[in-house]
Amino acid sequence: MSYTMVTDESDDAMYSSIYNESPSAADNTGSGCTSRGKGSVLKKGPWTSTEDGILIDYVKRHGEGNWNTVQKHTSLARCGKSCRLRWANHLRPNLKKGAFSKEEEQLIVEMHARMGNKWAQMAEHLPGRTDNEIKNYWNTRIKRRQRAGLPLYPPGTHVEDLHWSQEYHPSTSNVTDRRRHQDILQLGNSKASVLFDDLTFAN
DNA sequence: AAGACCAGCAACCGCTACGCC
DNA sequence: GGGCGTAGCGGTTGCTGGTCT
Repeated sequence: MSYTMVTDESDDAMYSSIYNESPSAADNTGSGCTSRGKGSVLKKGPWTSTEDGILIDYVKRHGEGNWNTVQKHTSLARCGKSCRLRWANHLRPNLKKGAFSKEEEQLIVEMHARMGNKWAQMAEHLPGRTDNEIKNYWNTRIKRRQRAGLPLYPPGTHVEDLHWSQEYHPSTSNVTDRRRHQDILQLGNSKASVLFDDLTFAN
């Protein structure tokens, strides 16, 4: 199943009415998307092709970054965060679409065994793939393997390399990260006696 | 045929790091 | 050094379409 959450303009009005009335949209404080000054209400929810076009045009003119100025320079009623995410995950050039290849899946498993949930770092090793894609893939994989009663990592994966060396920089991770990753490892190893089958990379 | 359930994905939220003043 | 604004990351939520009953 692959669908793009891009709506046409007829849907636009509908989504605007739905999302703009949400409490968080009205609130817009703290670390969330904020609408400062103009009293404008920022839109949330799926992007339309028109909005995509505006954002692409903006990046062509001004380059990436300065996401909070998008709203000032264009008619886009989107916060900087939303623009950055849309660009990074869907609009930027050289993005790979479609399912992960077997090689990519294997690489993700190996990298996760070494790094834990460092999606952005993993994405650097998978050209054309986004951290969000990898994260979604992994979460789906976890669910699938849990259901099947399979270990998280296939036998032979060097989970024991998880001593936070080389690729994994302790300085950039915190205790919570490590603890969380160890929890996941325990989850995977708890079923280590279960025979590993073709689910590994086929799914 | 229709409703329930599930899988996959896009987008949002909260937090943190970093740079600037 | 502290406050503020911005960018980036990871976790979570919610929507959509497919499958099952």
